[in-house]
Amino acid sequence: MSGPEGHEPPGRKRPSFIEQARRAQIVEAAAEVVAEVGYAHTSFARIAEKAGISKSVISYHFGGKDEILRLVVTRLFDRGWQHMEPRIAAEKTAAGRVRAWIGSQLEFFQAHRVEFLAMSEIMANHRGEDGSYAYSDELAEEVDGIAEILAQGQRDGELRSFDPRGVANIIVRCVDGVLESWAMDPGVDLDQQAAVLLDFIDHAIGAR
Amino acid sequence: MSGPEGHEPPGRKRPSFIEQARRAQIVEAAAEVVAEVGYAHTSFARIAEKAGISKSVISYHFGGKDEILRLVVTRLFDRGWQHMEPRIAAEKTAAGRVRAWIGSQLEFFQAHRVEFLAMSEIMANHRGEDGSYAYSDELAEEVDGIAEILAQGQRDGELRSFDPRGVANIIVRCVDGVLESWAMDPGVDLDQQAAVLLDFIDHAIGAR
Amino acid sequence: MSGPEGHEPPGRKRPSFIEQARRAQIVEAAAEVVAEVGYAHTSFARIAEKAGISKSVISYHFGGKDEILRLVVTRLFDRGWQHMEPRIAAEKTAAGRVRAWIGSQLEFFQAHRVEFLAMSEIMANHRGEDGSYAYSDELAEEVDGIAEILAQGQRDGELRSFDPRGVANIIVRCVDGVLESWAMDPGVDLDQQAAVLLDFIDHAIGAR
Amino acid sequence: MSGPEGHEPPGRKRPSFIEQARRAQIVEAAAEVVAEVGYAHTSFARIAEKAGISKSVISYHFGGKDEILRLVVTRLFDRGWQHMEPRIAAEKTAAGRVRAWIGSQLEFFQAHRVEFLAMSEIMANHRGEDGSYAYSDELAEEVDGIAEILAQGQRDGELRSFDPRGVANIIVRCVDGVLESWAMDPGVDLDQQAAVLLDFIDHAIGAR
DNA sequence: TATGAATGAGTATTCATTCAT
DNA sequence: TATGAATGAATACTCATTCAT
Repeated sequence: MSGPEGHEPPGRKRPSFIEQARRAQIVEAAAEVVAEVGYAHTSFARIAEKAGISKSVISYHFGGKDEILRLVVTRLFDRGWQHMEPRIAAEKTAAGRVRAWIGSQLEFFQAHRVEFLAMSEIMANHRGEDGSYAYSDELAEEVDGIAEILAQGQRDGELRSFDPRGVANIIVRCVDGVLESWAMDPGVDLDQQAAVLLDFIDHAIGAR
Repeated sequence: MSGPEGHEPPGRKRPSFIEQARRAQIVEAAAEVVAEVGYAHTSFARIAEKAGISKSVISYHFGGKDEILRLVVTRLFDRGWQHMEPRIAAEKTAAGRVRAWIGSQLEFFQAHRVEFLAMSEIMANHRGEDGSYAYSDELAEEVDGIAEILAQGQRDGELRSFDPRGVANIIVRCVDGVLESWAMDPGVDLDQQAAVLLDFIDHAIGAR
Repeated sequence: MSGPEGHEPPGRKRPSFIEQARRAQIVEAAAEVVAEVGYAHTSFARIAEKAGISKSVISYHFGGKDEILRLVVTRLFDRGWQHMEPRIAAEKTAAGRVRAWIGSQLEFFQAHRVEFLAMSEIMANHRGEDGSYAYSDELAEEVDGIAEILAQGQRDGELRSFDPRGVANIIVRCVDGVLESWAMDPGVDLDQQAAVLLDFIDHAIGAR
Repeated sequence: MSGPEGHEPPGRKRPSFIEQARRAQIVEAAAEVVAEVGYAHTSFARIAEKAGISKSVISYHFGGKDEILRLVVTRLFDRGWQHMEPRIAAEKTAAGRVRAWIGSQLEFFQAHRVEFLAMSEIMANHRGEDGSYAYSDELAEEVDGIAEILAQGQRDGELRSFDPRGVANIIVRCVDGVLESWAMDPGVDLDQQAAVLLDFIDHAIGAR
């Protein structure tokens, strides 16, 4: 598939500062537009309007709509992981690390509701040209990460017996679902939901 | 349960057999198209091509794209509930009824993978003109149904103490998430995932 | 050009009673639709809906939209003339006959506002395939009729000297204009406007 | 006098020269098309063909068909008034000013036959969404203007007694009617018709 | 680098008309 | 006679993209 950055403006050596700024500005505007009007109604015209630039600037800096939206997702993902990683690493027990994983993830997205909404829309809609789903890899990585913690917890006799990958998948989907129900209706009290969710999962995995 | 049918071909008294057949054919084709190419790329042209008819036939039978897609969702929802209801009612204990709810839901959608994919896409994308999410009601109803069962289980001393609505929401999202992970990748063994999920929830709600 | 009736249902000998009734019903419905939504938005679908029949009945009885709308005009024209003729003939002086012409015309259309509106719309819009205006003949006949009266009045020394055809044209346009200003805004007091108009023309043609 | 321009191409600061030229070109082409094939058959496709551009250029420069056609009317109206105003103001007597009004109006539109035809078609057909007539205001303004002159003439004892607004309405309709009879059939000698009309009105209002 | 202008493919929808029943 | 169903052409309009400046 195309390289990690995909598209480059013609006749370029390496990304100038102004170039990077423009790209970031456009990606940010794109996220806002997606969150506001939804994936299907997101167009270059709307993104350009939101960013206060002309449509053709977008075509100049990016290879296409897909590239921009992919960046919306991956940048948020990366920043999210930066927030989560140290908090997970600080915990010693498996249950503690799972709790840290979920808690810090909820924490991070709580502070980035609009971007989370955009990310959900994009992940739900982005497909390859063959109709296959993109982002399976990102999700799989997350599932793997949690599965590993769970397996370790079982080896240590800390957690009860269950299929670690199956449960990890369930946990990932749970957290995402709770976040979505909050993102779609900000009336929801996410802190309280988080507490319920952590308790729910504690019992589910038999953390003692 | 489904709302008014909305549109009728001109000069009609009541739906003829042949018209009902056409409508069903179109709705079915629409579901397949959505599942294949995604909500954003679903168009009258593609639906017509899939159904082997001309574009204008669709406009003749339906008031608009929204009406067709809404029918994809509501018909599947209704048929799903018809499958689930007796299986839930047959159980006496709260844990049994929750298990029946989840199990029969997984069972039903396992037999309707394409339609489930389409339904997910549509529910994720359909919005009101103001950008608000449609289908919140359908989800809320499901959450309410499960919450009620959980609350009863707590009153009977069968289940441990927790916030019934919060947990019900988590359960709904869990099941949906597991279904989605299977629908997007049919390599997943749904029966095995179902067992893991039921066990997971059993422990989470403290069913004894 | 096509014969006076234009289109006939296939395999026909002479118009049955029921056939004539259907045609009249359709023409009437067409007039109402044109008056309501305007020429440009008048369609078989709307006419059929108004008449409570199916679209294809219209195609069965008429050769096309043009034929129906032509009938709306000519039928109203004919009925109008039936009303006006005896009233004009009853007058002896030229000024009296002009006054009778105008007065009875205003009178007639006052009782048929909707049809008059439709007629105006149709006459303003109907064109031949070459873009030429239809209904020039009908208007020319009216101008001729009034011009003849005016010329007679001049020969009798009853009216002052002027170009009879030019003035006749002006009069026809005047009356039509006043009717239109009333038809478009029913708040106008047509009786009062009629008095002003008759007085206006009396002075203009020097009736003594 | 003309209202807000309504639509602007995206990402624009102020109208460039080339854009103004394109807009004018399109408005001109639209007028020709309306005059040729009539309001009902005027489409973006025909306008684009006439202007030698692609359909989407029109959508780029204008918000919709209504906006273009409204401009056809208002631009001609404005230019017409620019021509008429000084000629009216130059006259001292009421009869003189009415004669100047009518004469200069005929003069102006004689030099713009195609645009006048287009304007008539558009004013006759353009309606609000509720079916109400647009352009009532423009006509009303014209009637008001003439009515005021007539009333002044009466106060000065220059004109005979009659209802000024009623007569003003008749005059406006008269002039429009005569122009239409000429525009639809260029064989008519408008100069001669103008003379007849001015004489007709002189007598009608009792100018001494 | 940036953009105003342009474009052709694509969108849903309406239209008058046809035809088997 | 009448009609429900179907159709292909036409409608206004949006889209991502290109290109000269």
